[in-house]
Amino acid sequence: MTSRGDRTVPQASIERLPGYLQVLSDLAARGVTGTSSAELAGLAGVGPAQLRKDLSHLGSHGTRGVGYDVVHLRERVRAALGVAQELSVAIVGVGNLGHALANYSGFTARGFTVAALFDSSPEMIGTVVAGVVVEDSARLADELAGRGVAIVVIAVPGERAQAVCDAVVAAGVREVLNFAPRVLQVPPGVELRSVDLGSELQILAFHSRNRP
Amino acid sequence: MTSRGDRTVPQASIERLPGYLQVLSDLAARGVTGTSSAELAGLAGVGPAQLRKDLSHLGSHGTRGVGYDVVHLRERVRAALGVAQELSVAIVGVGNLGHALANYSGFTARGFTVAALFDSSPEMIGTVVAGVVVEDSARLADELAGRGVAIVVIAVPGERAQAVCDAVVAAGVREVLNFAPRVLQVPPGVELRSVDLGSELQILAFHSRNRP
DNA sequence: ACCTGTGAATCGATTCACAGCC
DNA sequence: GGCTGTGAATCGATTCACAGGT
Repeated sequence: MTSRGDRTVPQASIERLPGYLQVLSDLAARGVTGTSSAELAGLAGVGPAQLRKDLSHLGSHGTRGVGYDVVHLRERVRAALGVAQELSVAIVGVGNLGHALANYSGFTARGFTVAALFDSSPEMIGTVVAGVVVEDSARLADELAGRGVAIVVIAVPGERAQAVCDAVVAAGVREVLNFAPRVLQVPPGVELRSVDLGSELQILAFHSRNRP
Repeated sequence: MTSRGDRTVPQASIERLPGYLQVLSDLAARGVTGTSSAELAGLAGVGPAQLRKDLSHLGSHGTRGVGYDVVHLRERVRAALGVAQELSVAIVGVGNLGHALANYSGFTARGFTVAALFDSSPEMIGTVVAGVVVEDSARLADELAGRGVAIVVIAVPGERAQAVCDAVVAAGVREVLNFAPRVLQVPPGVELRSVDLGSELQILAFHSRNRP
């Protein structure tokens, strides 16, 4: 569920890069220095040809007849994903889910900084969550620009999601990750991804029902 | 990130059905009785032709020259997704995220019952979360079968995810939703979907970096 | 001898455009 | 006249298979 963005690297490849980065980091942590498309593909759960084709979009970083250098390749994938420089993220909605997301460790571990939290309920505003003071959602526009936020995560109830999304886009943010169970509309040029627990379960339910 | 399942309805279509169900429920709630592929497509953020093709996989449920009956179509999509009968879900890992998931309202609202919670930390076991007693993860195998769990949600730290997944699959569960930041391996015939916050952010970071 | 990088072939999914029906 | 349902055409992504380099 993605609005069109650039090209040169196909969208389908981009979506697999984080998985490759993960297994590369894992190999590096275990002290493995060299690997092959077959090994990487096995760990990432894809075919070797697909992995090579995906990596070829980032340039030629292996050695024919030998394989890939784990650390070098990891840096290339990291750079391609834009995770080399730190990016600031804001979370709107500090309920159950927003709270959990703010405290999510793998978050900072992967180069993202929680730069701002927003909520609209008076008893939430001003409290400190994950070391950040919760701001009033009404002040979204002012704060986002000031803190250099590149990505906004929406974790508000469905009814408010579109309004929050509109405000965020109006404030100039062009990358939005939505956890509210709604289909959101964004203008062209804004990249929207949606994660909905209910949808995921329904997709699994479909397969559960249609068994051979 | 899906292992191959059945056919007749293409995977890509299946993944859009929850979105259609959502906008249909929304229309129904607003008292709208009839609609068209153009309207539905607009609300769901896809093209009209794509929507008609997707729905055609479920059979012919519109009226030529007129459009679709909202309530009838909603029931057809619900039935196709297998959400007509209630399904039981278990959540393994009651940390920040597991906690939030257990309390997620849209959960029961969409025909899923939280039938069991598991955790391995002694101070968590025995506590009540979202009205359910947290069991010891060691007793996974016994409890899953007994409670008729169809879908398991994994919300444990990355290091433990594969072990939990193996245990769950060994217990006969064939639908797994993974929130841990790891690529998991499952045997053929098991449907695995993975949602990773870090990966989603990295994909957005890619687009952020590669702007025209 | 071996493994990468990649054009060519295949496969599947999206879009077009119109026949069929109300 | 208008909108669905669908074959045909297009587009993109995956897989094959081998040439290129170590």
